[in-house]
Amino acid sequence: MITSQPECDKVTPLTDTDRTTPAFAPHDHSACEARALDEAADRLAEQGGRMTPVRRRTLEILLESHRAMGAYEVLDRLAAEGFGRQPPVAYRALEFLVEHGLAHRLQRLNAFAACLHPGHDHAPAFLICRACDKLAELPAAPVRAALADLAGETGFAVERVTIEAVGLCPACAENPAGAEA
Amino acid sequence: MITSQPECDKVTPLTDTDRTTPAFAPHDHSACEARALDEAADRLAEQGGRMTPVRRRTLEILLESHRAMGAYEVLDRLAAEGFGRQPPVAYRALEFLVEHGLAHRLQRLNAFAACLHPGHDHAPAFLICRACDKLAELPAAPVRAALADLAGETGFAVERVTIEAVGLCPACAENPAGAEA
DNA sequence: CCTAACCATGTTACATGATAACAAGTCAAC
DNA sequence: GTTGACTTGTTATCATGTAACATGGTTAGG
Ligand SMILES: [Zn+2]
Ligand SMILES: [Zn+2]
Ligand SMILES: [Zn+2]
Ligand SMILES: [Zn+2]
Repeated sequence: MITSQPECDKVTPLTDTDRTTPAFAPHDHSACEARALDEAADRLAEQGGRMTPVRRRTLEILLESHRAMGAYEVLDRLAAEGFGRQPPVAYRALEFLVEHGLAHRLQRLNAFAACLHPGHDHAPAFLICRACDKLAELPAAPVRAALADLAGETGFAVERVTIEAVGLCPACAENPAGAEA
Repeated sequence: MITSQPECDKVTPLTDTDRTTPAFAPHDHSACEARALDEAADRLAEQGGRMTPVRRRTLEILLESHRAMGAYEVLDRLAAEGFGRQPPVAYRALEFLVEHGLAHRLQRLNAFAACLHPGHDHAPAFLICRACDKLAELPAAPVRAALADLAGETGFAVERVTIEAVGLCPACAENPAGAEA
Protein backbone atom coordinates (compact mmCIF):
# COMPACT_ATOMS: atom_id res chain seq x y z
CA MET A 1 0.00 0.00 0.00
CA ILE A 2 2.82 2.35 0.74
CA THR A 3 5.13 1.25 -2.02
CA SER A 4 2.65 2.13 -4.73
CA GLN A 5 2.65 5.82 -3.77
CA PRO A 6 6.06 7.12 -2.79
CA GLU A 7 5.71 9.56 0.04
CA CYS A 8 8.18 11.51 2.13
CA ASP A 9 10.47 8.96 3.68
CA LYS A 10 13.77 10.63 3.17
CA VAL A 11 13.86 13.26 5.88
CA THR A 12 11.75 11.93 8.69
CA PRO A 13 10.14 8.55 9.11
CA LEU A 14 6.39 9.01 9.04
CA THR A 15 3.69 6.83 10.47
CA ASP A 16 0.79 5.90 8.30
CA THR A 17 -1.37 8.43 10.07
CA ASP A 18 1.13 11.17 9.39
CA ARG A 19 0.88 10.42 5.72
CA THR A 20 -2.82 10.89 5.33
CA THR A 21 -4.24 12.93 8.21
CA PRO A 22 -1.63 15.39 9.30
CA ALA A 23 -4.03 18.25 9.09
CA PHE A 24 -7.00 16.82 10.95
CA ALA A 25 -5.27 14.88 13.68
CA PRO A 26 -3.66 16.78 16.55
CA HIS A 27 0.08 16.83 16.04
CA ASP A 28 3.28 18.73 16.76
CA HIS A 29 2.70 21.41 14.21
CA SER A 30 5.93 23.34 14.61
CA ALA A 31 7.80 20.15 13.75
CA CYS A 32 5.40 19.61 10.86
CA GLU A 33 6.16 23.12 9.63
CA ALA A 34 9.91 22.83 10.09
CA ARG A 35 10.04 19.54 8.24
CA ALA A 36 8.14 20.93 5.28
CA LEU A 37 10.48 23.92 5.12
CA ASP A 38 13.50 21.63 5.22
CA GLU A 39 12.20 19.42 2.48
CA ALA A 40 11.31 22.47 0.44
CA ALA A 41 14.85 23.79 0.71
CA ASP A 42 16.24 20.40 -0.34
CA ARG A 43 13.95 20.24 -3.28
CA LEU A 44 14.83 23.70 -4.47
CA ALA A 45 18.52 22.92 -4.23
CA GLU A 46 17.98 19.93 -6.50
CA GLN A 47 15.93 21.92 -8.96
CA GLY A 48 17.98 25.07 -8.99
CA GLY A 49 15.32 27.50 -7.80
CA ARG A 50 16.25 30.38 -5.49
CA MET A 51 14.58 30.61 -2.09
CA THR A 52 14.37 34.37 -1.72
CA PRO A 53 12.91 36.27 1.25
CA VAL A 54 9.42 36.85 -0.24
CA ARG A 55 9.19 33.28 -1.36
CA ARG A 56 10.31 31.88 1.95
CA ARG A 57 7.97 34.10 3.89
CA THR A 58 5.10 33.20 1.60
CA LEU A 59 5.74 29.53 2.19
CA GLU A 60 5.95 30.09 5.93
CA ILE A 61 2.64 31.92 5.89
CA LEU A 62 0.99 29.06 4.04
CA LEU A 63 2.52 26.58 6.45
CA GLU A 64 1.27 28.31 9.59
CA SER A 65 -2.13 26.72 9.30
CA HIS A 66 -3.32 23.67 7.45
CA ARG A 67 -5.63 25.87 5.47
CA ALA A 68 -5.81 27.12 1.94
CA MET A 69 -5.35 30.89 1.70
CA GLY A 70 -6.46 33.33 -0.96
CA ALA A 71 -3.74 35.25 -2.76
CA TYR A 72 -4.96 38.52 -1.28
CA GLU A 73 -4.91 37.13 2.23
CA VAL A 74 -1.28 36.18 1.69
CA LEU A 75 -0.63 39.58 0.14
CA ASP A 76 -1.96 41.39 3.20
CA ARG A 77 0.43 39.46 5.40
CA LEU A 78 3.36 40.17 3.13
CA ALA A 79 2.55 43.85 2.87
CA ALA A 80 2.26 44.13 6.65
CA GLU A 81 5.79 42.77 6.91
CA GLY A 82 7.32 45.26 4.53
CA PHE A 83 7.08 43.46 1.23
CA GLY A 84 5.26 44.90 -1.75
CA ARG A 85 1.54 45.50 -1.47
CA GLN A 86 0.51 44.89 -5.08
CA PRO A 87 -1.16 41.65 -6.22
CA PRO A 88 1.67 40.46 -8.47
CA VAL A 89 3.94 40.22 -5.44
CA ALA A 90 1.81 37.50 -3.94
CA TYR A 91 0.84 35.85 -7.20
CA ARG A 92 4.44 35.57 -8.32
CA ALA A 93 5.63 34.04 -5.09
CA LEU A 94 2.70 31.61 -5.06
CA GLU A 95 3.23 30.70 -8.68
CA PHE A 96 6.86 29.98 -7.96
CA LEU A 97 5.98 27.72 -5.06
CA VAL A 98 3.42 25.82 -7.09
CA GLU A 99 5.74 25.41 -10.06
CA HIS A 100 8.42 23.99 -7.84
CA GLY A 101 6.08 21.63 -6.03
CA LEU A 102 6.17 23.45 -2.70
CA ALA A 103 2.52 24.48 -2.71
CA HIS A 104 -0.73 23.49 -4.34
CA ARG A 105 -3.49 25.48 -5.94
CA LEU A 106 -7.00 24.62 -4.82
CA GLN A 107 -9.42 25.04 -7.69
CA ARG A 108 -12.57 24.92 -5.59
CA LEU A 109 -11.43 27.78 -3.41
CA ASN A 110 -9.35 29.93 -5.73
CA ALA A 111 -6.70 29.51 -3.11
CA PHE A 112 -3.30 28.09 -2.31
CA ALA A 113 -1.90 25.78 0.34
CA ALA A 114 1.57 24.68 1.31
CA CYS A 115 2.52 21.22 0.15
CA LEU A 116 3.06 18.88 3.09
CA HIS A 117 5.18 16.44 1.12
CA PRO A 118 7.42 18.56 -1.07
CA GLY A 119 10.06 15.85 -1.34
CA HIS A 120 9.04 14.87 -4.85
CA ASP A 121 6.53 15.40 -7.59
CA HIS A 122 3.07 14.36 -6.66
CA ALA A 123 -0.49 15.25 -7.46
CA PRO A 124 -2.61 14.49 -4.44
CA ALA A 125 -6.31 14.49 -3.81
CA PHE A 126 -7.50 17.08 -1.30
CA LEU A 127 -10.00 16.86 1.51
CA ILE A 128 -11.35 20.27 2.46
CA CYS A 129 -13.32 20.66 5.68
CA ARG A 130 -16.12 23.13 5.12
CA ALA A 131 -16.41 23.86 8.84
CA CYS A 132 -12.82 24.54 9.95
CA ASP A 133 -11.30 25.07 6.46
CA LYS A 134 -8.49 22.66 7.18
CA LEU A 135 -7.05 20.64 4.40
CA ALA A 136 -5.55 17.18 3.97
CA GLU A 137 -3.51 15.75 1.13
CA LEU A 138 -4.20 12.17 0.19
CA PRO A 139 -2.08 9.96 -2.02
CA ALA A 140 -4.29 9.87 -5.08
CA ALA A 141 -2.69 7.09 -7.07
CA PRO A 142 -5.64 4.69 -6.79
CA VAL A 143 -8.11 7.41 -7.69
CA ARG A 144 -6.02 8.46 -10.65
CA ALA A 145 -5.75 4.89 -11.82
CA ALA A 146 -9.52 4.52 -11.75
CA LEU A 147 -9.89 7.70 -13.77
CA ALA A 148 -7.19 6.71 -16.25
CA ASP A 149 -9.08 3.48 -16.91
CA LEU A 150 -12.23 5.37 -17.78
CA ALA A 151 -10.52 8.01 -19.83
CA GLY A 152 -8.52 5.41 -21.71
CA GLU A 153 -11.72 3.91 -23.08
CA THR A 154 -12.55 7.21 -24.71
CA GLY A 155 -9.09 7.78 -26.16
CA PHE A 156 -8.63 10.90 -24.09
CA ALA A 157 -5.05 11.55 -22.98
CA VAL A 158 -5.14 12.80 -19.42
CA GLU A 159 -2.41 15.27 -18.51
CA ARG A 160 -3.41 16.86 -15.22
CA VAL A 161 -6.17 15.93 -12.82
CA THR A 162 -7.89 17.90 -10.09
CA ILE A 163 -9.46 15.88 -7.30
CA GLU A 164 -10.93 17.92 -4.46
CA ALA A 165 -13.48 16.75 -1.93
CA VAL A 166 -15.48 19.02 0.36
CA GLY A 167 -16.95 17.64 3.55
CA LEU A 168 -16.48 17.42 7.30
CA CYS A 169 -13.30 16.44 9.08
CA PRO A 170 -13.54 14.07 12.05
CA ALA A 171 -13.29 16.85 14.63
CA CYS A 172 -16.00 18.97 13.03
CA ALA A 173 -18.26 15.99 12.47
CA GLU A 174 -18.26 15.31 16.22
CA ASN A 175 -18.55 18.90 17.28
CA PRO A 176 -20.68 20.78 14.72
CA ALA A 177 -19.90 24.05 16.51
CA GLY A 178 -16.44 25.52 16.15
CA ALA A 179 -13.77 22.87 16.05
CA GLU A 180 -10.48 23.44 17.78
CA ALA A 181 -7.93 25.62 16.05
CA MET B 1 -20.83 -2.05 -15.52
CA ILE B 2 -23.90 -0.12 -16.44
CA THR B 3 -26.07 -1.05 -13.49
CA SER B 4 -23.65 0.41 -10.97
CA GLN B 5 -23.97 3.89 -12.45
CA PRO B 6 -27.48 4.74 -13.56
CA GLU B 7 -27.40 6.81 -16.70
CA CYS B 8 -30.04 8.22 -19.01
CA ASP B 9 -32.01 5.28 -20.25
CA LYS B 10 -35.51 6.57 -19.90
CA VAL B 11 -35.88 8.83 -22.91
CA THR B 12 -33.60 7.43 -25.55
CA PRO B 13 -31.62 4.24 -25.57
CA LEU B 14 -27.95 5.07 -25.58
CA THR B 15 -25.04 2.99 -26.72
CA ASP B 16 -22.03 2.66 -24.50
CA THR B 17 -20.18 5.15 -26.64
CA ASP B 18 -22.94 7.69 -26.26
CA ARG B 19 -22.61 7.46 -22.51
CA THR B 20 -18.97 8.35 -22.28
CA THR B 21 -17.80 10.16 -25.40
CA PRO B 22 -20.70 12.19 -26.71
CA ALA B 23 -18.61 15.30 -26.92
CA PHE B 24 -15.51 13.98 -28.66
CA ALA B 25 -17.06 11.55 -31.11
CA PRO B 26 -18.92 12.92 -34.13
CA HIS B 27 -22.65 12.64 -33.53
CA ASP B 28 -26.03 14.09 -34.39
CA HIS B 29 -25.73 17.09 -32.18
CA SER B 30 -29.14 18.61 -32.73
CA ALA B 31 -30.66 15.35 -31.49
CA CYS B 32 -28.19 15.42 -28.59
CA GLU B 33 -29.31 18.93 -27.78
CA ALA B 34 -33.01 18.21 -28.11
CA ARG B 35 -32.78 15.17 -25.90
CA ALA B 36 -30.98 17.08 -23.16
CA LEU B 37 -33.64 19.79 -23.28
CA ASP B 38 -36.41 17.21 -23.05
CA GLU B 39 -34.83 15.49 -20.12
CA ALA B 40 -34.27 18.82 -18.46
CA ALA B 41 -37.94 19.72 -18.80
CA ASP B 42 -38.94 16.35 -17.34
CA ARG B 43 -36.59 16.75 -14.46
CA LEU B 44 -37.82 20.24 -13.65
CA ALA B 45 -41.43 19.04 -13.71
CA GLU B 46 -40.56 16.40 -11.13
CA GLN B 47 -38.72 18.86 -8.94
CA GLY B 48 -41.08 21.77 -9.23
CA GLY B 49 -38.70 24.30 -10.78
CA ARG B 50 -39.96 26.79 -13.36
CA MET B 51 -38.34 26.80 -16.79
CA THR B 52 -38.54 30.50 -17.59
CA PRO B 53 -37.32 32.20 -20.77
CA VAL B 54 -33.90 33.31 -19.47
CA ARG B 55 -33.28 29.93 -17.94
CA ARG B 56 -34.28 28.06 -21.04
CA ARG B 57 -32.21 30.29 -23.26
CA THR B 58 -29.24 29.95 -20.95
CA LEU B 59 -29.49 26.19 -21.11
CA GLU B 60 -29.81 26.30 -24.89
CA ILE B 61 -26.71 28.46 -25.13
CA LEU B 62 -24.74 26.01 -23.00
CA LEU B 63 -26.04 23.13 -25.10
CA GLU B 64 -25.01 24.60 -28.44
CA SER B 65 -21.45 23.40 -28.06
CA HIS B 66 -19.91 20.73 -25.90
CA ARG B 67 -17.84 23.38 -24.22
CA ALA B 68 -17.78 25.07 -20.88
CA MET B 69 -18.63 28.76 -21.04
CA GLY B 70 -17.75 31.58 -18.69
CA ALA B 71 -20.62 33.41 -17.03
CA TYR B 72 -19.77 36.60 -18.89
CA GLU B 73 -19.73 34.83 -22.22
CA VAL B 74 -23.24 33.57 -21.50
CA LEU B 75 -24.22 37.03 -20.33
CA ASP B 76 -23.12 38.61 -23.59
CA ARG B 77 -25.29 36.19 -25.51
CA LEU B 78 -28.28 36.84 -23.26
CA ALA B 79 -27.86 40.60 -23.44
CA ALA B 80 -27.65 40.47 -27.24
CA GLU B 81 -30.99 38.73 -27.27
CA GLY B 82 -32.78 41.29 -25.15
CA PHE B 83 -32.31 39.89 -21.67
CA GLY B 84 -30.61 41.85 -18.90
CA ARG B 85 -26.99 42.82 -19.34
CA GLN B 86 -25.84 42.72 -15.72
CA PRO B 87 -23.84 39.84 -14.23
CA PRO B 88 -26.51 38.61 -11.81
CA VAL B 89 -28.76 37.80 -14.75
CA ALA B 90 -26.37 35.17 -15.99
CA TYR B 91 -25.20 34.00 -12.59
CA ARG B 92 -28.74 33.47 -11.37
CA ALA B 93 -29.78 31.47 -14.39
CA LEU B 94 -26.60 29.39 -14.22
CA GLU B 95 -27.00 28.83 -10.50
CA PHE B 96 -30.55 27.66 -11.06
CA LEU B 97 -29.46 25.20 -13.72
CA VAL B 98 -26.68 23.83 -11.53
CA GLU B 99 -28.91 23.51 -8.48
CA HIS B 100 -31.45 21.57 -10.48
CA GLY B 101 -28.90 19.29 -12.06
CA LEU B 102 -29.22 20.70 -15.57
CA ALA B 103 -25.70 22.09 -15.76
CA HIS B 104 -22.34 21.66 -14.10
CA ARG B 105 -19.80 24.11 -12.80
CA LEU B 106 -16.23 23.50 -13.89
CA GLN B 107 -13.87 24.57 -11.14
CA ARG B 108 -10.74 24.52 -13.25
CA LEU B 109 -12.20 26.94 -15.75
CA ASN B 110 -14.47 29.12 -13.65
CA ALA B 111 -17.09 28.11 -16.15
CA PHE B 112 -20.34 26.24 -16.70
CA ALA B 113 -21.50 23.52 -19.04
CA ALA B 114 -24.86 21.94 -19.81
CA CYS B 115 -25.41 18.54 -18.26
CA LEU B 116 -25.71 15.84 -20.90
CA HIS B 117 -27.54 13.44 -18.61
CA PRO B 118 -29.95 15.54 -16.63
CA GLY B 119 -32.31 12.63 -16.01
CA HIS B 120 -31.16 12.16 -12.43
CA ASP B 121 -28.68 13.24 -9.81
CA HIS B 122 -25.14 12.50 -10.70
CA ALA B 123 -21.69 13.88 -10.09
CA PRO B 124 -19.53 12.97 -13.04
CA ALA B 125 -15.84 13.31 -13.73
CA PHE B 126 -14.96 15.71 -16.53
CA LEU B 127 -12.47 15.43 -19.34
CA ILE B 128 -11.50 18.85 -20.70
CA CYS B 129 -9.61 19.05 -23.98
CA ARG B 130 -7.10 21.88 -23.76
CA ALA B 131 -6.91 22.17 -27.55
CA CYS B 132 -10.54 22.32 -28.66
CA ASP B 133 -12.10 23.09 -25.25
CA LYS B 134 -14.63 20.33 -25.62
CA LEU B 135 -15.85 18.52 -22.59
CA ALA B 136 -16.96 14.99 -21.75
CA GLU B 137 -18.81 13.68 -18.73
CA LEU B 138 -17.73 10.33 -17.39
CA PRO B 139 -19.60 8.16 -14.90
CA ALA B 140 -17.35 8.66 -11.91
CA ALA B 141 -18.63 5.97 -9.59
CA PRO B 142 -15.41 3.92 -9.62
CA VAL B 143 -13.28 6.99 -9.07
CA ARG B 144 -15.48 8.14 -6.25
CA ALA B 145 -15.35 4.73 -4.67
CA ALA B 146 -11.56 4.81 -4.72
CA LEU B 147 -11.60 8.23 -3.09
CA ALA B 148 -14.19 7.24 -0.51
CA ASP B 149 -11.94 4.36 0.54
CA LEU B 150 -9.05 6.71 1.17
CA ALA B 151 -11.12 9.36 2.88
CA GLY B 152 -12.82 6.77 5.05
CA GLU B 153 -9.50 5.85 6.63
CA THR B 154 -9.08 9.41 7.84
CA GLY B 155 -12.61 9.74 9.19
CA PHE B 156 -13.39 12.53 6.76
CA ALA B 157 -17.00 12.62 5.61
CA VAL B 158 -16.99 13.45 1.91
CA GLU B 159 -19.95 15.47 0.72
CA ARG B 160 -19.09 16.75 -2.74
CA VAL B 161 -16.20 15.85 -5.00
CA THR B 162 -14.68 17.65 -7.94
CA ILE B 163 -12.88 15.47 -10.48
CA GLU B 164 -11.64 17.31 -13.54
CA ALA B 165 -8.98 16.14 -15.97
CA VAL B 166 -7.25 18.31 -18.53
CA GLY B 167 -5.66 16.74 -21.57
CA LEU B 168 -6.12 16.01 -25.26
CA CYS B 169 -9.18 14.49 -26.85
CA PRO B 170 -8.68 11.82 -29.52
CA ALA B 171 -9.24 14.23 -32.41
CA CYS B 172 -6.79 16.82 -31.12
CA ALA B 173 -4.20 14.18 -30.26
CA GLU B 174 -4.16 13.05 -33.90
CA ASN B 175 -4.29 16.49 -35.38
CA PRO B 176 -2.40 18.90 -33.11
CA ALA B 177 -3.55 21.81 -35.28
CA GLY B 178 -7.15 22.93 -35.06
CA ALA B 179 -9.51 20.03 -34.59
CA GLU B 180 -12.88 19.99 -36.27
CA ALA B 181 -15.63 22.10 -34.77
C1' DC C 1 -61.88 41.54 -8.83
C1' DC C 2 -58.26 42.89 -5.33
C1' DT C 3 -54.57 42.09 -2.63
C1' DA C 4 -50.74 39.92 -0.22
C1' DA C 5 -47.03 36.74 -0.68
C1' DC C 6 -43.82 34.87 -3.39
C1' DC C 7 -40.80 34.52 -6.95
C1' DA C 8 -38.39 36.10 -11.11
C1' DT C 9 -35.99 39.70 -13.39
C1' DG C 10 -33.65 43.77 -13.69
C1' DT C 11 -30.60 47.45 -11.92
C1' DT C 12 -26.29 49.78 -9.38
C1' DA C 13 -22.43 49.25 -6.86
C1' DC C 14 -18.93 46.69 -5.04
C1' DA C 15 -15.80 42.74 -3.67
C1' DT C 16 -12.55 39.48 -4.98
C1' DG C 17 -9.32 37.16 -8.10
C1' DA C 18 -5.76 37.61 -11.73
C1' DT C 19 -2.53 39.61 -15.30
C1' DA C 20 -0.15 42.88 -18.58
C1' DA C 21 3.36 46.15 -18.97
C1' DC C 22 6.92 48.63 -17.31
C1' DA C 23 10.84 50.40 -13.99
C1' DA C 24 14.34 49.57 -10.95
C1' DG C 25 17.41 46.72 -8.01
C1' DT C 26 20.41 42.44 -7.36
C1' DC C 27 23.88 39.38 -8.56
C1' DA C 28 27.00 36.34 -10.91
C1' DA C 29 29.89 35.78 -15.15
C1' DC C 30 32.83 37.48 -18.09
C1' DG D 1 32.73 47.23 -14.24
C1' DT D 2 29.60 45.95 -17.68
C1' DT D 3 26.30 42.55 -19.55
C1' DG D 4 22.52 39.73 -19.00
C1' DA D 5 19.38 36.97 -16.32
C1' DC D 6 16.46 37.20 -12.66
C1' DT D 7 13.82 39.29 -8.86
C1' DT D 8 11.00 42.67 -6.92
C1' DG D 9 8.31 46.52 -7.08
C1' DT D 10 4.96 49.66 -9.31
C1' DT D 11 0.51 51.26 -12.10
C1' DA D 12 -3.26 50.09 -14.53
C1' DT D 13 -6.60 47.03 -16.11
C1' DC D 14 -9.25 42.96 -16.74
C1' DA D 15 -12.08 38.90 -15.12
C1' DT D 16 -15.05 36.74 -11.95
C1' DG D 17 -18.63 36.85 -8.48
C1' DT D 18 -22.16 39.03 -4.97
C1' DA D 19 -24.90 42.22 -2.04
C1' DA D 20 -28.63 45.14 -1.92
C1' DC D 21 -32.42 46.99 -3.71
C1' DA D 22 -36.44 48.13 -7.18
C1' DT D 23 -39.83 46.39 -10.30
C1' DG D 24 -42.98 43.23 -12.36
C1' DG D 25 -45.46 38.84 -12.88
C1' DT D 26 -48.07 34.65 -10.79
C1' DT D 27 -50.94 32.85 -7.74
C1' DA D 28 -53.87 31.81 -3.83
C1' DG D 29 -57.25 33.95 -0.48
C1' DG D 30 -60.57 37.00 0.50
ZN1 LIG E 1 0.95 20.50 10.92
ZN1 LIG F 1 -13.03 20.57 10.24
ZN1 LIG G 1 -23.84 16.72 -28.80
ZN1 LIG H 1 -9.90 18.40 -28.54
